[in-house]
Amino acid sequence: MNEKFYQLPEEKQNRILNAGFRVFANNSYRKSPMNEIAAEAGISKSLLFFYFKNKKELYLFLMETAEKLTRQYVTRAGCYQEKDIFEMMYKGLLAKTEMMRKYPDMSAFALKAYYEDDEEVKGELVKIIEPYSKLQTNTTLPKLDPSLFKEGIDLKMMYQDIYLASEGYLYQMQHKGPIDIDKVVADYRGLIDFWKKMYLK
Amino acid sequence: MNEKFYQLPEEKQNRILNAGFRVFANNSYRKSPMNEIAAEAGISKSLLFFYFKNKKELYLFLMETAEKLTRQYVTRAGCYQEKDIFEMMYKGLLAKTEMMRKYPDMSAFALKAYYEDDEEVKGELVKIIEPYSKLQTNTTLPKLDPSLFKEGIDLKMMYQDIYLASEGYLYQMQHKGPIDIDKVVADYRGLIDFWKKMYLK
DNA sequence: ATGGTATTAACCGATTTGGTCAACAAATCA
DNA sequence: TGATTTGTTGACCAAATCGGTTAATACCAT
Repeated sequence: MNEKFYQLPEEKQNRILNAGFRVFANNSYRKSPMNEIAAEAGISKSLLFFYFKNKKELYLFLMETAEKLTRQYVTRAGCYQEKDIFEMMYKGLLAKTEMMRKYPDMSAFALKAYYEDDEEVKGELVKIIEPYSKLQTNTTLPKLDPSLFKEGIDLKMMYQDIYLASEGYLYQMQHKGPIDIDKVVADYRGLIDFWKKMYLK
Repeated sequence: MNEKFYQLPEEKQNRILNAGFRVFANNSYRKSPMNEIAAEAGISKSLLFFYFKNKKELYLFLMETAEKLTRQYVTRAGCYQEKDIFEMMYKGLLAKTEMMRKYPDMSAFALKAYYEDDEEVKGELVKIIEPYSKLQTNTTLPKLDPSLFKEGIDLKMMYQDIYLASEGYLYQMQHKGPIDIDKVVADYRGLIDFWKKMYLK
């Protein structure tokens, strides 16, 4: 399965991946035309059907790829080994920005896929998404050592604060047009340092 | 213009508005079918064409309505008279949640419209959007009296913190399925109080 | 019944869709 | 060089979808 696609040079693979991510991220499954994806990737529709036998297979393949790549980036970032919660958040955002550099619409695609309910793909989609959604564990409050933080601080609130602000950052990056990623990361680093000064002992 | 629509009972008007917001929020202008909007509103396509002479007019009408309603909610919330920045943010979010209660997809629609570039509507769209985008002034740092805050605090960073977290809140509300709005507001209130304790003198 | 009004089903031509296939181009090999 | 495989495409098709129209309904007060 998909041998023909994997034999392509990496640059061409990525062009096709990103074209698929983009079109499926902007439209529902049913309203994402194959010819649009092909045009975006700079190839003909026929060739796209040569690599993937039909639309459904391409879509599910993209979802599998998104899941694999995300897992890869997250583990490589090593944010789960990190003890310092602030550095953990920083590494997490760093991983996501690196991902967005190479696959700009992948996370938007994954989010849209999460709510896709077209009968043609729904069944097989959930099987792929299930492990994917477990990667976003940041919602649950990690164990924190109170002795490290300022006296009397509400750790749950503090975590909610930094978690939400990080979400807001990513949201801005995705929806507020093309921006200088390096500047965004630097800004976020500033925010991290601000938090450390305010919240740590 | 649109006399026929305004003569409808309010409940039916809102059903049509929300159907339009929803479909245009989930698809691009060109890929938002009139029959889908009609079905969502519980009326026939013919009737929709009876109220609005064509798709373009409906779309622009929705954008105008979104602009009017947003301005209405924002001013009525009175967040610009508020001196306390934390209470100002709170009132702002309160206004937006009230809006989402009545028009669940309106802000998503407005955001999508902001990036719509279809030639058929682009020209007239920008004229409506321009005043709309000025409503979101929260991005610029307001003047803050340093004597009110804890010593040595970086006010710019603090504002970025609370602004981003608020964005994150709204992001979650829009994308994380149907949720208990009252609970979300209560959570946010808790966060506001946390900030006041941490940042204010 | 009558007249007016709100509402729709049925329809139309144009466009788009997923998918196929024969032909063309380019590299590979003899 | 010519033959053969491999990569790639334009042209095509049947089916579905689209925006929009219209003639016929259902409804309702007189």
